[in-house]
Amino acid sequence: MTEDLRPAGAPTLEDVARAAGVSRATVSRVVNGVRNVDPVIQESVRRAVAATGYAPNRAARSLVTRRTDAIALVVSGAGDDQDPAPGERPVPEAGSGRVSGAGGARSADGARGGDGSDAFTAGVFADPFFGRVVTGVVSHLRPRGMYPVLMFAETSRARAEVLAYLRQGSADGALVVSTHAEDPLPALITEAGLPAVLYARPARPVRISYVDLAHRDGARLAAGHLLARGRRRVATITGPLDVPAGQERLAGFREAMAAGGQPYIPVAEGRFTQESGEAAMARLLAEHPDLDAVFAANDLMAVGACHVLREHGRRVPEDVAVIGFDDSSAALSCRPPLTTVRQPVEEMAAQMARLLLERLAGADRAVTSVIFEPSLVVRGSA
Amino acid sequence: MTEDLRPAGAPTLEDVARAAGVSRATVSRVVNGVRNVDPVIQESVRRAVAATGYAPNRAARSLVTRRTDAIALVVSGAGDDQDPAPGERPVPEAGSGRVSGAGGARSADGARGGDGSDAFTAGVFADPFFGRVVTGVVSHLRPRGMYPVLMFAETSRARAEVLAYLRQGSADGALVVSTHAEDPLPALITEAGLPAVLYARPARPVRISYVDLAHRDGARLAAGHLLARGRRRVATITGPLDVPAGQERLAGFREAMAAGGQPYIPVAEGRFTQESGEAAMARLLAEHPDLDAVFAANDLMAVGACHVLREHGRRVPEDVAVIGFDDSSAALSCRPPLTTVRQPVEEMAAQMARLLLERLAGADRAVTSVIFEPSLVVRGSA
DNA sequence: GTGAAAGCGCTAACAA
DNA sequence: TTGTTAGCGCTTTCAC
Repeated sequence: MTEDLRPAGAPTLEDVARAAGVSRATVSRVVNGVRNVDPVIQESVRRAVAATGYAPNRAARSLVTRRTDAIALVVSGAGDDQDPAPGERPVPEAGSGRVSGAGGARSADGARGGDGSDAFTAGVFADPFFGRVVTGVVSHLRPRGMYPVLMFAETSRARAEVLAYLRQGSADGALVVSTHAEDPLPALITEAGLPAVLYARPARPVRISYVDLAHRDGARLAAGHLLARGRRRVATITGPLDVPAGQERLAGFREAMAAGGQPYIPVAEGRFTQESGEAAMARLLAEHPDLDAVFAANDLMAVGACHVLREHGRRVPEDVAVIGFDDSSAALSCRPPLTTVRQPVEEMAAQMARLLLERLAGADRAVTSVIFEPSLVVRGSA
Repeated sequence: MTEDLRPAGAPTLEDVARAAGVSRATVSRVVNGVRNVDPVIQESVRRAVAATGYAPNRAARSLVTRRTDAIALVVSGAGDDQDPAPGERPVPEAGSGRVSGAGGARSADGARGGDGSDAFTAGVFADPFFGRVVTGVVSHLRPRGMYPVLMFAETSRARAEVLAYLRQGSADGALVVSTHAEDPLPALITEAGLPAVLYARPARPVRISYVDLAHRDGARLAAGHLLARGRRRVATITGPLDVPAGQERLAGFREAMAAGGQPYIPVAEGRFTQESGEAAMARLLAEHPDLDAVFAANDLMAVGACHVLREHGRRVPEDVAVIGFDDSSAALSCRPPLTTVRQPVEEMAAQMARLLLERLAGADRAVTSVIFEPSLVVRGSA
């Protein structure tokens, strides 16, 4: 099917040079778009490239340029090797399945094998948030011919692998999204002097660039809306209180409600999952059956709250108003659609990529942070 | 913070060799775990590696081994450059946001710029399916020290970039998930002689390995369950009928229902999105207000159907039973939780990775397909 | 069991 | 403007 009549594998610069009757250097210049090349020669080189089907070898190029055009996109946790971090059902290795066709799959499975940490990976994508991060990162990287390498760092071994990957020059830098307060990765990366940008300010101070949201402002927006709608018995379902996003959304909400004359707000802590939102809502309802509004620190929990509210015979928004946070796809697929505080995740992720590329381009090692403003999106739930 | 007292950048094999008092070859052998090395020397080399903080340069290694240990994970569509493929709201490039800290973000945005195709990327991750594919792929790759590079190929330009990426040896092979019937990528990859494995059989025959599900069997499972529950006025919401998965789920369902004495089944076509499921359900309800069961060709559409059913005053499952397909996270987050046909996506994706690695390892160029069996997961909706 | 030496394919000085 | 040349850091025969 393919023609393998050439010396050994793919055509090289040398082959193209010979075909075009010029030197390797000239071909290299043309291929890399360097000026100072005679248009006529340029044309003949281009023809030779097309004729030979030449594609520059990335490894050879990387070896000399010291750039890979790959960026590691890492989702990190805080797990230890003994405790592979929280998560859900582990993913079984493949092996069942009927086989047909020439060949046939062997069920043999060598290698180190799943260390149960697939649960982390599965949990990560259960949240629509990460898909948005990927989208944003890709939107900035792709027009520049760069691609993200997906990595997960939830155990100390996985962290070591990410670090090694970067130190080997397998990627030019890292974009990291941390899911836990105690995540040691940002500090490790900084200590190693590797270029990286974080999504969200680290729970404990680290000299590293990041993009983040003005969480307090967002929570204030939610409070203001509830107050304006005349809700007076409002409660809140918070995110995990050991991470800044969880803390600040609560703080901002409390501040604004207090300013609106409501100093006491019932609180139930969640973990940003729908399930935890359901549990929190149930607790809140048990203790405050008369509440007329709930602010959940993210959409997933707000969806869970809606479910529980309905099961308890409350209508949303007539009996209880619900506001979420993020404006993720979950907000739109909910019935009624969620009124929510929008976090422009895609733009933030794109900005994160931009900060990293700027750092890679310039000698500028300054630590930068960019904070985005949230906005209120009013839909049916409040 | 970092020590840059060494010759020029990172330590090389040469540095380690000098420190250990041996040759580069020996260090290489130790690093790569080749036998035939004196245990004593091995130990001293290891010490030197630790002392120097050596990390093998991936580009240099790739140049000689012709392997990168990177796998392209590509989600492809069927779009043209004029028509950037279907999708939702495009993602704006970053640029808003308040800046603080040393440095400061410039809003300048060079490069080719978003060609509007970010909508495709966004749409892809709106479906929980892709997160599961990533999870499965990673579960097989990671224990082997390999990582997926995320790529999207929804326009002819993007396809050309994926092809170039592979031909440059930037990745050892590709795992492709196609979202459209007319997707030309599988054929292009095959013609180029590049190693790849598909998720799902291509709509038009291509000599390429793939993993797939026995869709008909799954649909039969759903039909059998509905029949056994005494439902007699059942309808179905299909997937897009130009792709095998859409066609076969419908065919299997019809066959089984016909065998159960119900040759006529109302049908409404959807596009595997919640929104299309809602629209389809509304149509079905308008034409057949007395239906007592619906089989949706995936969970997202089943969720949409539940919403519409409820809005029309039907109780699920009392008045209308609903069965989904996939057993994705959407099935669990729905109220009531969805009875659904399980597609073991994670295992299938892991198997896809395995097939590719086997192909890369062996000289075996056989085309293989592995078909997985679905199973019924009974929950509250039917 | 270990070392010497020859490249892998490319870019970037430096000459011409 | 173009060509010559020297590596980038590593693996891998091939002698010893």
